[in-house]
Amino acid sequence: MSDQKRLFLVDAYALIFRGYYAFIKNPRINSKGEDTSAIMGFMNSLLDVIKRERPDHLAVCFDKGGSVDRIEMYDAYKANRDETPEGIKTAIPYIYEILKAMHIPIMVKEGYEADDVIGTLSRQAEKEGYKTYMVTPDKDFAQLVTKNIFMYRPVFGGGYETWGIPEVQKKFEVTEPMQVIDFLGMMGDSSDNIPGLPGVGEKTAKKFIHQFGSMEGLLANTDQLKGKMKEKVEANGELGLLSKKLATIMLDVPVDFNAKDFELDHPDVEKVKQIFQDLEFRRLTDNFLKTFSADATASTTETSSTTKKLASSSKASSSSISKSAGAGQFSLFGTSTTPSDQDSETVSEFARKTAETTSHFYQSVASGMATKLFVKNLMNQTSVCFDTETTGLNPLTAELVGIAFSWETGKGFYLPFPKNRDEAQALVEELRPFFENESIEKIGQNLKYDIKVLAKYNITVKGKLFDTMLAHYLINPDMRHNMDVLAETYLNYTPVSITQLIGKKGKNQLSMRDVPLDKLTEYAVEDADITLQLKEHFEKELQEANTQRLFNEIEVPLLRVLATMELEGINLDKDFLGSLSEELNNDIADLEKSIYEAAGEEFNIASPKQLGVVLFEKMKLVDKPKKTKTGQYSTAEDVLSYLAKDHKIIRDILDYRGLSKLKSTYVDALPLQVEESTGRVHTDYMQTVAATGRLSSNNPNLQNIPIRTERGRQVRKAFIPRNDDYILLAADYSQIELRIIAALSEEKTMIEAFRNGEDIHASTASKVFNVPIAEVTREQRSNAKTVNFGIIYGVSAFGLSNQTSLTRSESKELIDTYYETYPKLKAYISKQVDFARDNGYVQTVLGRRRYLKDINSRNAVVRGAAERNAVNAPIQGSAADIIKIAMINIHNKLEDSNYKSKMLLQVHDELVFDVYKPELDHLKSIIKTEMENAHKLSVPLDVDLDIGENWLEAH
DNA sequence: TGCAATGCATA
DNA sequence: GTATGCATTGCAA
Repeated sequence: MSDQKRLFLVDAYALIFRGYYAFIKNPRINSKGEDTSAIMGFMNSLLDVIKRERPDHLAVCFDKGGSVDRIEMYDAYKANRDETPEGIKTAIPYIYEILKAMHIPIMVKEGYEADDVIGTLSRQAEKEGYKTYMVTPDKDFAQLVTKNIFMYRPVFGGGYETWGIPEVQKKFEVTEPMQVIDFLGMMGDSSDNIPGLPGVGEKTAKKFIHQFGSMEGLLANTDQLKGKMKEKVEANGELGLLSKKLATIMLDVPVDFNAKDFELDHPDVEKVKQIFQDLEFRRLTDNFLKTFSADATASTTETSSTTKKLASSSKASSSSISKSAGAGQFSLFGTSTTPSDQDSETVSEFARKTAETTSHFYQSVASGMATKLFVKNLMNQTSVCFDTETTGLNPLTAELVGIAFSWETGKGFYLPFPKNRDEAQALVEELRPFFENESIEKIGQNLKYDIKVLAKYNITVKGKLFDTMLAHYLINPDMRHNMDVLAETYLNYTPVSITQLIGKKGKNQLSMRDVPLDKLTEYAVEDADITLQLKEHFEKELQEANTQRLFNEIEVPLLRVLATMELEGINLDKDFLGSLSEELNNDIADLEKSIYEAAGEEFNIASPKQLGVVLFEKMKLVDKPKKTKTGQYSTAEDVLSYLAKDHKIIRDILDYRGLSKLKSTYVDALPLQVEESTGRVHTDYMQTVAATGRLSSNNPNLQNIPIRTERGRQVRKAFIPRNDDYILLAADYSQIELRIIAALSEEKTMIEAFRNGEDIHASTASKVFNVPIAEVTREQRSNAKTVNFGIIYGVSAFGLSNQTSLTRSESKELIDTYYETYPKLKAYISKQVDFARDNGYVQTVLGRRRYLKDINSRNAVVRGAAERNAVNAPIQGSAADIIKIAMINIHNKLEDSNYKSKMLLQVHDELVFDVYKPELDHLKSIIKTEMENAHKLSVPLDVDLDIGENWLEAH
């Protein structure tokens, strides 16, 4: 820290509002019925800042009477603000009083907002050589940042971030913090009712700032804009300038920075204590005393002893829980809760069952002897349901808060975990014999998550597994599989929702850690109890649908494989993506210019609507432009690429589109997804969302990394081996879906082509167009390829003509010829549809079912969709089955022989590995063998292997 | 802040 | 025509 004096200016209302809404779900009401949420929230923030930063100068700034100047400029200014909540109004006098008692100066000026006061003071302080920190979450303040003035922003989940010039430059993509005003003026601010330019959002505003530097620059150069956007901006120039003025924080408020007044001195401890006591703040009093006692000069013997007393009494109360339980074997356990313990709520007679209406016996387990006895009991079971409660959703960073267990309907135990990592690890160790026991079955809902969490505590979950989410996925893949829905559907029971415990997601959400033990016990054990009950249910259903094998031999083993892959992650070359981002920025700007020139006007290239009009009406690039369902001109990638060779503008547009998408979705987004603790990217494979049986990938989605375009595939270069001893290996199935349909339909002609290793699309073309395979033209092959894919998707002449340059009747003819060439394919398709009509479902080679409720619909459109599903689902699903088998077998071989090489990614028909170079030959052979022999079909499966220093090279 | 619509990346 | 996930915009609360 430099010896420069530091001034902290607190934006009072911003923190008060923030504090108030943090408790909105659970308002703090004291015994006098006063809502103290706002005071509590504000004081917590203030003490937090003092504790962390120990400022030498501090003031708190308030608004008073609204901004006279701004209202004069624009009478709607802040007009859509709701009336200040009652809980905040009543809080203000208290906060003033507390601040006075704390000897903290309060700065207000009638007719000015806190922003202006803070702006003015910070500039004055800067002249006197101070470093100023503006304590506020409000982004508007970024305009005030200089090399001596910073924003000190509370962030979600606790903590603060400091924004200096570099942070502001990065956040707003500006060169000067002052440009934040232009940025806000352009995009507007709905909470302050700053109108902004219509149609301009965050992204467009950033683009404009980049291009024109300021609002004035934009308005002076509207000739460089395009279409609708141009019209809108030109028509709203006045509004833009007004918005900018409204967004500008004033620097000439009549207030004076008098350093001496702002010095942080010792509070009147007694007085503050008295106020807090009146408000019934206990923890806050404690916090306050600690904050000021840690400051050596401020502490007195009295305050420090009080602190100690408070601390020890709270500890005693939390450990006393263990004594209160009933008789018998549970006497050592913690509190138990039964319906009679709960505050009863009125429940409608017809409502679903809940914990309050159902008899249950849920207990928390105390530490020490109780835990030892509990584990002993646990080890005597043959089948146990468990559910981990953690501090977050990311298993790589989440800490265990507790684990719930149940092995008997209506009964269960909750084992709370200490916050201290070593102590938590010690408790985990007590449970190790259970988790690593091969003969105790483990039941859970979404076990992949629990397994990953436990893996971070060095625990491998062994033994048979039953995952209710996976079970239900096989029972009905089209439904959703979250536990609440399952409980309501199958058990007619409504569990305690997570939001009842920790609030809605968002800034105000509590951590599991903050939930009182009794509540958490109810919640967590209930989940385990319900999951156990669901298992009983689903076991039968799996049997009835004949999918136990699919369940036990594929989905469940795969869950461990996926957990391993996700924990492993993949190495990402951030620097490479950084430089790619800069290149893209330049190129996008160049392309824009060139497109506008060619078009003779400016328009929004990103809007397909405007683009269609420019290309097909103004420039008339095509005689008969293709239209989309909605009647727009189609500007889809394939339509445009067809025109690309004749028109530079098309090439530029395609590049522009690709580049913008590339930058925002991949190049800029991926580096942010790198996990700090591992330095790698860990995707999450969803095993139960794709109705066909495929996996899906998210956070980030690594199954849609570009490959088709030259620029796009550069992104793949960023995926690299873990280090120089490793190399990436990609293994992909060649034409697996076509091979499957050939095999299932027993279409000899097609099977032969595959057996002979022919290029299947060329082979199809040669037969359909009746030419020797060597003479097939590019266009013929391309059309044949389209039909081949069309068959997989459930083809129609209409769809085909949309995909190709063929007319509807030409398409029909092509399809007819195709079916003549491959008669059994046609028979197979009819057979699938018939099967679905008779049975209500279709299935894959391994019996994975998909139910098609609309297959007999009277609505032809709806029915048609179901029929296409009847054809496609078994094909896509069988391919998914096969690669899943391969993954399990490969994984097992890698583990059994302790290979250093790891499987990293799955992209539907491709697997990516990080191969330890000395193991390369072994790996190649294992991977190829396992993939090609995962499942026997009458058509050989063919796998291509490639290696490289990055994912692109390995292709 | 959350949602739908639109568009686009993959297999 | 199948199956996904995600970024952006603009509207509804």
